[in-house]
Amino acid sequence: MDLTTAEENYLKAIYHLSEGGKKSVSTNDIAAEIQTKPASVSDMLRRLAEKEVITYRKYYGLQITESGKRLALQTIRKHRLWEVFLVEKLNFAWDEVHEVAEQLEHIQSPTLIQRLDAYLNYPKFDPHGDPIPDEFGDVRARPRIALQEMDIDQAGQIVAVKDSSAAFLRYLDKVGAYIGARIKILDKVEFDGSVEILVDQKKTLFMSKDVASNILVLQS
Amino acid sequence: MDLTTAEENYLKAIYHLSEGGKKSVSTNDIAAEIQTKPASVSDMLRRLAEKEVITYRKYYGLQITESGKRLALQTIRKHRLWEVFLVEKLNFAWDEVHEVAEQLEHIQSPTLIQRLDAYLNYPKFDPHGDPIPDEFGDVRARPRIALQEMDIDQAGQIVAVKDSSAAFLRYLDKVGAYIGARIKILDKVEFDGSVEILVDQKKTLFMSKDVASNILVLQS
DNA sequence: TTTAATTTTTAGATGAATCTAATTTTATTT
DNA sequence: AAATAAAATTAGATTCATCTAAAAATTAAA
Repeated sequence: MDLTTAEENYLKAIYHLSEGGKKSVSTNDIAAEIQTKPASVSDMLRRLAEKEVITYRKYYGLQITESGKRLALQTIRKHRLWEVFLVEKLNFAWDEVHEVAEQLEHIQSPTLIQRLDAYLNYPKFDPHGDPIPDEFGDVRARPRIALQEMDIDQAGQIVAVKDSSAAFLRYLDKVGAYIGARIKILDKVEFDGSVEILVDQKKTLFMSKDVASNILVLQS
Repeated sequence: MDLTTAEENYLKAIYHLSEGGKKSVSTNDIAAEIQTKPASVSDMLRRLAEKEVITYRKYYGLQITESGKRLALQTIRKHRLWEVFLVEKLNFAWDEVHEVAEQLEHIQSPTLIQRLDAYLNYPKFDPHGDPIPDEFGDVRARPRIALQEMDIDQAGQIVAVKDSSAAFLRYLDKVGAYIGARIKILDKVEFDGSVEILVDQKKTLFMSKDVASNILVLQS
């Protein structure tokens, strides 16, 4: 089953937003992610549900289906392979590649991607350190580490929590340490095991040992 | 001024059809070239005329403008550079590249094309022997030779005629030696200077010396 | 628990790009 | 030159993707 370019973009955004175990994704989130109006999103969600790449209940959000996940991963695979190509072969800087890869990812040709992959020597990570799914959609899992165990100056992305109680999640949300946030360890206090981290390159945050040991980070 | 993908495709088709000095291009020709209906072509011609990449008089055909030519050549440049990439770097066979290049040619990024060009070492011809326009739209002219002067086994493409009388053109059309046809010299008769050629890899044709010396071929 | 605020969806329009069917214009024959 | 054939255009629909403005549903607050 084939998706249009717009559908691929929505599905990719949905996949990214629902990464890290978020139960459901909001219309507004999607609109913000792909720079469009909520009304357009509602419309597209109906179409995506018809194609069965998401399940969708009006006013209650959506979930990506298995087949949707597979398709999203294919697009992500293409995007990241092209990024490797642009950086390694065409000497683009790692922060100049996004826009172009955003276009290249929609080229339809399985052969092309296979051969590009081979040409690049089957890279496992893109220039930003994000993993490249293989042709079956499998991603090489990188070990996730408790935030509390990271060393000073190490960076990563919050991908999960051990304790997923409502109270804990509410706390995380409040301080801005949401799932998906990019963080960096600024300091660690030996005495009580608390840590100081930088969130999204702008906000510093203190965290007790208890909290920090409940947050799982994908190192980059 | 920016063209949509569809507009680029139409303009490229028009450019190709009006190559070789054909005064004007018909709606039906364009429809056949890009596999669509004449009604859709009429519609698009109006839009292209609005954007001033062609001049267009209803029922009387169109002519591509200078700015149209420039844009068409940019698209052709991109198409042919990608073909070189696919064949030389990704090991595609020369007859497998068209479809994919047809998609890649619409990627918008001047930087990308500049760097691709450099990476491929500024090739002057694509895998089919067609010249690659430079970034200003200039094409390295290859000498055109009279068909009658070619040697056995040489191949090329009919690009022009010396005598463009209606009678002569009608004759060419009748035997299938149209402008744009790919030909190859199969045999030459010393006695009267006549030649036997293969047209489009399927049809053999005999030609008198008089005819052959009026046909100009771009060798490949 | 009403009221207010926010989020989400629908209704109605618009612009590309396409199609079929009908009409108009040009070209060709008799 | 009138009749016929061929080519080109318009009219009217359709699909995709988007928008604004209005309505409906859900969530938060007084």
